[in-house]
Amino acid sequence: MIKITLPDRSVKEVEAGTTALDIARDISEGLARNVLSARVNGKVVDATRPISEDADLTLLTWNDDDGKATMWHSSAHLMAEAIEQLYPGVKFGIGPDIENGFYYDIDFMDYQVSDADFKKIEDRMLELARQKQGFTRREVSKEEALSYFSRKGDEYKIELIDELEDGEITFYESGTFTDLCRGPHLPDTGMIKAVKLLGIAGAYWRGNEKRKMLTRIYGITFPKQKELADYLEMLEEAKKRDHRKLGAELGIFTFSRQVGQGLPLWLPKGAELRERLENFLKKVQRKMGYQQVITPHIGKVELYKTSGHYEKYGQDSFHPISTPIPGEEFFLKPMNCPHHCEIYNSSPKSYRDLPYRIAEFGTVYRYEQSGELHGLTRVRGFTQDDAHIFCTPDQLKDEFKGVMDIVMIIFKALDFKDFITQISLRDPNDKGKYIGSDENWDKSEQAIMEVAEERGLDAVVEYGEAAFYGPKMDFMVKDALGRKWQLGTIQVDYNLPERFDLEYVGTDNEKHRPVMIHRAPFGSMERFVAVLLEHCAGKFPLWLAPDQAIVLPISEKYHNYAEKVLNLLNNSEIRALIDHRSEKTGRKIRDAEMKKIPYMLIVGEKEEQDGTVSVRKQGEGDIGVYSVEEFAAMVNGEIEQMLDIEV
RNA sequence: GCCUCUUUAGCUCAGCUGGUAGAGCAGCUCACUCGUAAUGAGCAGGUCGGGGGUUCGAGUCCCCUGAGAGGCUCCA
Repeated sequence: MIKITLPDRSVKEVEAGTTALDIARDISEGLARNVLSARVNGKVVDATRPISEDADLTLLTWNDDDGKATMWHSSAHLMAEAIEQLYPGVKFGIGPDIENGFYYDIDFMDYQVSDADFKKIEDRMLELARQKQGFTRREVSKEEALSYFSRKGDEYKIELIDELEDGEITFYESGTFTDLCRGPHLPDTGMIKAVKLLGIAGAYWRGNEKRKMLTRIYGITFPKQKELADYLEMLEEAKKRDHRKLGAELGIFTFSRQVGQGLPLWLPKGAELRERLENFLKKVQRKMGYQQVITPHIGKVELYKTSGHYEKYGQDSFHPISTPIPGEEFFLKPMNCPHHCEIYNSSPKSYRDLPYRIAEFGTVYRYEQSGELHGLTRVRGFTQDDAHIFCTPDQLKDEFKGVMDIVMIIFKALDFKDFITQISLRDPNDKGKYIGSDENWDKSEQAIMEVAEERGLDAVVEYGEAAFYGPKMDFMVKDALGRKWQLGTIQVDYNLPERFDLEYVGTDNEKHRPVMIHRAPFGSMERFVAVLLEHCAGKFPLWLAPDQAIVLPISEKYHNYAEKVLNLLNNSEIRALIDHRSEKTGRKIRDAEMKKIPYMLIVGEKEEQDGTVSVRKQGEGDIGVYSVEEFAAMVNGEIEQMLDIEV
């Protein structure tokens, strides 16, 4: 007999060899029907695996992420089985579960497959699911595994097996499909009730551009039809938040074929929005001792040879600009740091000049691969809210803290709560590949960790993710469809001060090398505005909204009064406009609601008599009658509160 | 750059197996002068992304090319 401890700490005594599914059945049939897999002593395994020793057991269902993962991984096998039956002779790469569903990479050989085939595959999957095929786990020797896939002629599986140790190889069989697989899997395919194939894409075998491109099919499955419907509806909703759609609707930006791919054109509303963001940051930076600088959009090739960027960007980016002078070449700047280093170098520095903080909204150009361009989040010309801080190693920690505070101020002002903080440090096993002294690295890495700790940030630490020139901290936010985008970044740099021979005279009258911090709290204005649009679904915070209020006269008779109200609002620095159309009030309200204008001010006979406005808040409805002064004070108070920042 | 798909009016989309373009919304004009999410009528708007081919005839079929979408690889 063995002891099984359940999550509620209750203990069951069962015979050795009992399965998690048996235990579930013992508790209730209903539970047993919903068990997808089980966590036994911390490891997720098949619910049908016999348990042979005392164990902590958690039964995993659709409510557990690991349960979902089991379902989706099994669905990948189910899809493979269906595809193998429909397209005999195809070869399989890998087919894992992912955050939302699963995929399988398949070499379709001579078959031409497109999303038009999805229906057929889905139908076959459902048909196979209804057969309630079990998943049979089998331990096989490496030799046996190799011989199976050699006979089948699947070189991808053979390659995978080659890299495995004998004795750790398992096969899973379900229906007519046998796969090299670690598991775990569902008790049977009958639990898969709804299937949807979501997309088809090329994917390089093993993620290597040099190797064959396989066909990847993405899909998702659910234990209930209703859940699939909900999921598809959620995707539809997410599409409505897409910044590319909202950006066009709200007149923020556009693209032009003539101007070129990835080169956004900011429309008036977008330009004003961006200016507001820039002014906000400038104000914060001024308080924190930054100085604004301005540098040109191009620089001589020699500048980038000095910085080392030539090697990185020379070949695969915009090619140099030549001039009438033979041999003279300029580059569009892919970053601002080299220019800023030259500003540092323009006059001798003493320790008294440090920290030296220079900031610039610097527009840079990078020739991103055409397939990578994406709305405003990935473009070829963009403006970084860049700044470089040159300081002594001792000042590094305080400076880092200051930068982090700026990021937090911004996130607060824009109500960003769901962001991911990542700290990237050296690979401790390969310290040789990094530039700069061990001592300095230790110091900066420690500083970053301490600052995160002191500010109570829940950061993910990634070892080996640091740039060769220094450790960094990045801030990531998810877009409407859950894709992660990096926004703010703070990077320590030991490389450029070296390359540009930056110096300062210390208290000891000797020359020393400063440390450099690159930082961009927004990341880039383009990407930030994109993420902001998706974050607020076009409903900008009041202080940023292009139009903060719209005056809606009931009829033409009240246009004069509306003008008067508008004037008062403008005097109070509130951005407002009037809807002069001869439409019914209901229509004007609807249109203003759709345009997401935060406040609607309805004026008619009563309001004109009393010198008031009838206020309606976007998304909320009527909030009562105010004098224009009261309303202005309310709006300005609300804005002040949002921007209430302590520096 | 690679794979799959898409490309018709400012926007969202129809247009079956080839027979010389259609709707809704937006826009403009007129009427209505209106109280918290769509008043009515009329008008205008497209060399069907571009180029080439097949055909008596191409939005529709084929080839090249531009742009967009979802991925992969990049980027960080």
